[in-house]
Amino acid sequence: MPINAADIAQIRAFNRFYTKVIGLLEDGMHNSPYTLTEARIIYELGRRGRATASSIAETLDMDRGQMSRLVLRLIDQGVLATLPRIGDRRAAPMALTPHGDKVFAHLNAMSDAAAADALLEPLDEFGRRDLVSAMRRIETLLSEPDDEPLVLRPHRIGELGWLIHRQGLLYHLEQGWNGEFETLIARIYADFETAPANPPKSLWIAELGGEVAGSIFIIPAADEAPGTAQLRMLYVDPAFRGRGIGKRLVDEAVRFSRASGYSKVILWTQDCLVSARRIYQAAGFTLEREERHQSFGADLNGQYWALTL
Amino acid sequence: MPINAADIAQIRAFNRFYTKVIGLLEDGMHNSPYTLTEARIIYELGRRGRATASSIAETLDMDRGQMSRLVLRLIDQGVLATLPRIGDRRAAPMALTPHGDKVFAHLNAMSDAAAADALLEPLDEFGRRDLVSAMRRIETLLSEPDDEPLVLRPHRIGELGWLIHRQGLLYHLEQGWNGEFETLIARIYADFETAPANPPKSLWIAELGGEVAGSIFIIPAADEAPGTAQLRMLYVDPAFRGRGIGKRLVDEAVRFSRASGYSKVILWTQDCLVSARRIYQAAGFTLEREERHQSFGADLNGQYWALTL
DNA sequence: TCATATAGTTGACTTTGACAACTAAATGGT
DNA sequence: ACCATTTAGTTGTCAAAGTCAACTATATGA
Repeated sequence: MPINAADIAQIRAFNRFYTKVIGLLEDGMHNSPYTLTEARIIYELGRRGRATASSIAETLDMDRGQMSRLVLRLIDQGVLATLPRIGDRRAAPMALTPHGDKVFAHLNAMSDAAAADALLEPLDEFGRRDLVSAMRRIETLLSEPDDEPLVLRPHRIGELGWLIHRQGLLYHLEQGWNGEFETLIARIYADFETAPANPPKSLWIAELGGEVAGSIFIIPAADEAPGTAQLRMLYVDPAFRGRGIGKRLVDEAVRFSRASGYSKVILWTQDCLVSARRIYQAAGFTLEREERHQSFGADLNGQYWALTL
Repeated sequence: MPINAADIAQIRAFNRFYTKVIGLLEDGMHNSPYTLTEARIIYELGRRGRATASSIAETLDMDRGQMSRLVLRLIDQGVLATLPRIGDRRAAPMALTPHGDKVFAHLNAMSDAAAADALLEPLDEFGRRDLVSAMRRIETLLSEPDDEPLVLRPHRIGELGWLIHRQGLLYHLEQGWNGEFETLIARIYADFETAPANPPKSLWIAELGGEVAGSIFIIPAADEAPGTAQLRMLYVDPAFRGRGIGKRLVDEAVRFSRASGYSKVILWTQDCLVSARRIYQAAGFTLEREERHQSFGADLNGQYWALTL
């Protein structure tokens, strides 16, 4: 995909900006008796409990030779000690000494205070949330997926708007749909909220590492026989695809429908949404009928799926 | 305001993470004949056109002595030259030589390519937007307001959802309102979208530095005499407050109403929204009546304001 | 006018970082 | 079982970066 020059400019501007931020925070460490690199080693070892010199050198992007000398100095200073070489006798596991633990705690407290004072303190609650979530998003986007647990939970205030925003934009970029879709789903989510509590309804947010990774809801189907539930608004954030989140959401929605006494679950989707269709198929839904229609500025083929419980 | 330990942990995790990202990008510079620090000086001077050594030393957080020596080296290498000292004869302005310009262009291209390859290339369009906007948000939150121009423009796809999300969350955090408010404004924005084009309606997004800084809309008032416009959903993002954005939005909305032939503008607000009230007053609105009501989980005092055009 | 601040220079020194050569131990394919 | 290869760690050497202080020349402001 072609790369946008403005995006590069923004990224490089951010890199320059954040280089200064990091420098600012590191300056705060300069009144400790340890150099910055020593402090980083102490911090990394403290975090891990025990580790080999080379594994720390790797995460800190350091030369192994340099690490070797610094480790010797820290041993001399009584901050850390090597443990007996068990198993692989090339590798010398290290750990902080009790004194090292104290140093670690102190450095940690200093770093925490520096980050809090310089970054969080000037912001109000809204700004703090924004800052933290923007950082989380960057980490999510740029790092390999880790194996944090997926949590399904009810939605919180502001998240319906978030879902409208994300899906409006996503289907615009991926499918070329226009603003009618965003308007439609704004109503759909509002209608979900104001629907009565009975027959049962439920909406799930899939949360991963503090971010909204997906969502789905179940609502009693309108214009259908009683006992029919409708599954709506299955959504998986592009940054979290390929991790079975869609399947988890659909499974949970079906489980809820069954447990709530529904005898059937129906849903409406478009045939261009391929990965969603696969999930529905895998969950046991069958295609009942199709219908061409013009919506969201596109020619679509609507599909009606159903699952008898 | 008390500082959340989880926020600090997230910020420090991001700092560690991004330190590695920056290191990765800088590694790419190592096959140029210039050292990293030299490259940074060349880049900074190239960006500015001309600058004194100390001003560059300041932005790059360098020692002035070190800068002095590096400048000498770069002069020897024919990359930059000092200009005649005019005005303040202590300060020696510098600029890149023609050869320096070439070096600058080359370093720039290398950095651009490194940023593009390492960060943008692996992402899809959605991820790239996310990354860039998260970076922009962090810069906005952590740096002093600059004087970029405020742009009022129509909304783009996804931005209604964004406004619902932001306002739902904002008024929850600041006023304690519950999810009913978010649901209500989801409908209000959807109704705006589906309202006919006549009588005239209009929605403005206030954009600042590529971010949504605020919004407002004008729609024909329901249940009022023809010729009456309703001003709704004035919103200024907390990160952009105190810069006259609310005033700009209201002024533009009033200007539009007048130009569209409306004879009156009305609006509904709550007395707890103090800064909004000040803006309405300044724009010439007068308070017509107040009415206590229970909404959004709070006891509110609704105010009806009007402006005859 | 005189104390103070600023731009730039120079010297002395420490820390960091890069690279290569080396030992000892582990690994993996034949 | 053997041997080439890889890995963990050490040591030597050197260049680059960063720190600190002293110094000159000029500018600024009470």
